[in-house]
Amino acid sequence: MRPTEIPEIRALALFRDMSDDQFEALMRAAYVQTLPPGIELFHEGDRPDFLHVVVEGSVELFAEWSGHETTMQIVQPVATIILAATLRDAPFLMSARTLERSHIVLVPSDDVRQVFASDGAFARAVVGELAGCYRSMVKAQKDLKLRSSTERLANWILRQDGIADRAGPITIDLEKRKLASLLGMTPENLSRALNRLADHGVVVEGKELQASDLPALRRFARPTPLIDQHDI
Amino acid sequence: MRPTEIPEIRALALFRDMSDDQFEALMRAAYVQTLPPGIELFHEGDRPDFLHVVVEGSVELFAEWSGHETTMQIVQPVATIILAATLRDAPFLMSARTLERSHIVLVPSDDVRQVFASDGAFARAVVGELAGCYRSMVKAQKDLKLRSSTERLANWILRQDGIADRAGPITIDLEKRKLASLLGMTPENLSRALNRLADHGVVVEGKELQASDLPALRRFARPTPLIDQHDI
DNA sequence: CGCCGATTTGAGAGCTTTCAAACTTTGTGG
DNA sequence: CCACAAAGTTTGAAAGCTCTCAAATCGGCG
Repeated sequence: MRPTEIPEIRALALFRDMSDDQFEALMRAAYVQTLPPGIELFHEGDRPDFLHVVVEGSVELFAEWSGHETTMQIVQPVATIILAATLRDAPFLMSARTLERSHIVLVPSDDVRQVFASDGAFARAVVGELAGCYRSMVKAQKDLKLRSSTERLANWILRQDGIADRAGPITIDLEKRKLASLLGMTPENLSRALNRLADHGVVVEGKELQASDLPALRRFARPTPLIDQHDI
Repeated sequence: MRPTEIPEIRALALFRDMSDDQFEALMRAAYVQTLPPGIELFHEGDRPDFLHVVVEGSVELFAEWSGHETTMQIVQPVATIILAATLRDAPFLMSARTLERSHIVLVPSDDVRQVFASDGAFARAVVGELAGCYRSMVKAQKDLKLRSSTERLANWILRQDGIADRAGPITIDLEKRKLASLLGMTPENLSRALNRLADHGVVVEGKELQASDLPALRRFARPTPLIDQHDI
């Protein structure tokens, strides 16, 4: 475990309020893996031996059924993954693979559960984290069930613009095929959906994308905090 | 608060392991509402003043956007709803309405958060509950993104059969339009999907439904524990 | 420069929704 | 208890959306 990552992890909401002793206990057996892109960290159905913390790079959570595969979430630093499975000691419902060169901290599951059982502050922090994960998943499901694919794309673009209301160009920093899968459509359909959004001022050039008429895009996308705001 | 409901609530995994004192503190200001069908308990965007526990009847969680409405979940006794929003003191992401005459226990949110902060056993139980809610939502999303509507219906039928492998008739104990919305399709499409499943041995008569050839239905539905088993 | 994979475009098929109408069920009031 | 009204369900037809397959184009890496 390199000492440089420790403060980053300590600063996570999940670990911020626990005692130094308990944090030490968690980190004692933890270690960092540096992985190239495309490496599978675990596969759905596996048992959680470690809690994974993405410190650098990015990780795709995906699921498979009957020959199909779909991207469920892209995890970016600094965040934990599969906390729910670790705590329940239940099999993973999703698989994970690196999308780029990544640093992953592995904390033995047994240690997590033990500290969880003895440190109230940690247990409460875990609740905050889990509640957030749950609510994100509810929002994603509303997005899927209530919107057409083009509407999902339009709202995704508006979310990328972030808190700032600027109309500056944004970069699609993942493969379009992954974005398509994340949004619940095929790559071909994403390409067509981007063309349809041209009517609402969206200009695409490769991975560069610009919403030149934000009000028009908003009129089409009808974003709502109850789906699109990720910090509530 | 009628004393008859208290043991039922106490028996919930969520409240089972907490101290008597803390449980008393929670129940002191709690009260029961008996409601006819179709009553809205709260609406998305509202703030959680109470943790709701469904003691009898059933409650639909649904969401709206841009004139559409979709059923997210049907909650049946005995279970809590919107625990995540209560703990985070964040606005509801879903609305709730009774589907039949129901008894709902209302526990003031402040009390829940206060006990949560001081009772470690309760905090840990909450984590177990939330992790389960999160995993249910992941399964629902996999179901939506990886399966066609007919496949979702077939797997829903298999789940209704439950643990027993009997091929006996089952009753669709909710309106078909609600079932359609829950499965992410229109009522018309549900009707057609049921007809398509006739090829796999499904016989429908009104609300009565029988899978006369379970192996055939399973071959078509391809159920997997990582989507369809709700207790892992 | 050339290869390989990703993206785009086109055509067609398949699935889902919408709209309309007929039919069934449910619940209410006479 | 029946009749009627209201709501839910089913069926049909047509339109719209999405996916699949195939081919062409674009882009990055060795």
